[in-house]
Amino acid sequence: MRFSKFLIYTLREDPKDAESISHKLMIRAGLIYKEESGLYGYLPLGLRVYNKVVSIVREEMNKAGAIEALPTILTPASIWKESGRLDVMGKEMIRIKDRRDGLLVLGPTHEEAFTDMVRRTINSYKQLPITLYQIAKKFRDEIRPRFGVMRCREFTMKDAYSFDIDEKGLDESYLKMRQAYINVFKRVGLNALPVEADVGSMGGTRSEEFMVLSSLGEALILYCPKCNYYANIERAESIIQENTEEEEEKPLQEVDTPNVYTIEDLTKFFNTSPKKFIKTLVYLADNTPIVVLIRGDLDVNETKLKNYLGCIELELASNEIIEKVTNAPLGFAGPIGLSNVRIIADNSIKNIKNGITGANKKDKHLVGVNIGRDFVVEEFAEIRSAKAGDKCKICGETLKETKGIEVGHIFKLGYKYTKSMNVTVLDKDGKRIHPIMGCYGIGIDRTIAAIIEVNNDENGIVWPITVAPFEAIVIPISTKDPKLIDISEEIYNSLIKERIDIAIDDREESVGVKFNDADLIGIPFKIIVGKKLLDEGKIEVKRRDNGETVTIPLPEAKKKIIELILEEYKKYS
RNA sequence: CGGGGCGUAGCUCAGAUGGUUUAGAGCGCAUGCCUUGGGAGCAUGAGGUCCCCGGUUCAAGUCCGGGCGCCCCGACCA
Repeated sequence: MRFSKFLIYTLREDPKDAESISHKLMIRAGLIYKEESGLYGYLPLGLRVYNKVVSIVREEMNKAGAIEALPTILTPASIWKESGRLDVMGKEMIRIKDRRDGLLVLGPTHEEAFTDMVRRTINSYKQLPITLYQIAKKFRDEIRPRFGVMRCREFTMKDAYSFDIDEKGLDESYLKMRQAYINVFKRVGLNALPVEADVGSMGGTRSEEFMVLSSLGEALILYCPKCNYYANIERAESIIQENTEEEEEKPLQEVDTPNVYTIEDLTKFFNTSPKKFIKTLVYLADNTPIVVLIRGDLDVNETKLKNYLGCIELELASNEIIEKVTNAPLGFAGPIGLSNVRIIADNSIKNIKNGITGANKKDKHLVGVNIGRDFVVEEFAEIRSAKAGDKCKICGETLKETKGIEVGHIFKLGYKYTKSMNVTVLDKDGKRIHPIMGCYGIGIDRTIAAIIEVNNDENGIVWPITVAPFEAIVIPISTKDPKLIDISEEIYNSLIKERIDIAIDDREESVGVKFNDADLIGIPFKIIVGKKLLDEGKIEVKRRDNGETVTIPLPEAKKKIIELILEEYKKYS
């Protein structure tokens, strides 16, 4: 590609409305432009990267035996009604009325669409297992789009859906996809770790997110440095120190605690450990108040609680509702004497002896509280957040935390969609069975942003060669010297013939501009044709990643450049 | 939806207490000359509904009211 004929739009300064490194660099290098908040278009240069990522994903999907299809992006509301997600997905889903007042949905994800495709075309167990996929646009009206292409309202996703006749089949399909994902991320130069994740509104039994560790990540991850347990905080489990003290049960007693109600203040006031407290929280689960009990030093994991309750909306109750439920202002709630409300206790309070809790009266707490004797808990559940410093549930090592960018997500979905949408095939015995599903997504745009986020320096992007917009660029030092131009053109043309993805910067610009643009854009190799070296019959190749330079005699140039490029590819295979 | 910041040329920004009538700079863009080993130099030129609407005033980019948009933090989110 000739730069003089291409669309190169580079900026010297950071755009003012970009904060993250990848966002700034994508704009500055002229990969994308912003149409509106959360809506980005790809410029020709960015599209080259995009297409390379897409190709790699497609190759690995095909290699894993998945079959590409293309359902409609505009989907009828009816299929969402069938699955029950028309309401669950809420405002995130972009809805459109057509001229006949029919409701259509711009697909935010495609479980329903693919399930419908399979329902229309697959009737026999002999056609299973099958994994279908597409690489297409998704639409989500995000509350807050951010970091450029990282979280936006229109984006490209590769989404795949597996259909199997039984769970064993699903396990195999899942593992195949999992391996394909590992391959994809390796090839695009990302170190993406599979991390145990919550299944969220997708439903299902097992799920893993592929996370690129980065401070920009929106997900908090707990991990064990010893046994490599990685889990999203929403899902992570851990071992905490239990209350083991053997104590005689003391009598229940009310204590004045004027204006003391945070756990921190209470700990000081009573001069004891936060582990002695039974924290009482009031939540609204789909608008019904519930009470949650948890040990004073721990936090409720709202994802776990939501999953346990099976509710759609969960939020902390307002002060008015707390007062209504507990008859006491915020900070003095306790389990004793509560009636007409569902109480769920985290397992952490089981062994608290002579605990302390609110008295459901202003400025009063109760001490000597004992479960069973003073109040009864009917529901115990594991709804506590694991946190850094807890012990690993597998090996006992201390857990640490880090942040990650979610670039892929794989789920064992189960029967949620095939049952709700009534998909059946006949099995060997002529009996109708529901296939079992898995689903698997890779965010293409987010993958690109993540690659930049971890591969950049003060001069710009440093692409892995597998996804770079060009593998190499020829830069003639002068735009006037006919000899330099001729040699540059010759090298350029000869490499095109060898199917190298090469560019030539034939713009009327100073070399400084060309070097800086090539660096900003992140092209792995610069082939520099300069006067002095050319007089000795040599050219120069400079690496983008570490700046190393090799000089090559002209007759060997083509062969040597191809070698360098092929060698580079090996790092990502 | 709460908190904070911002909105002037394609980009990044300057324009105090309203007042040189033609609103500026750097970069970019166009033309010419000159130059080419890390964002060169000189000259000339094009380019603006100062986010929008309303108000105050003899006079508003500047003050007041309302709205819209963008970014960040939080809440939220396959």
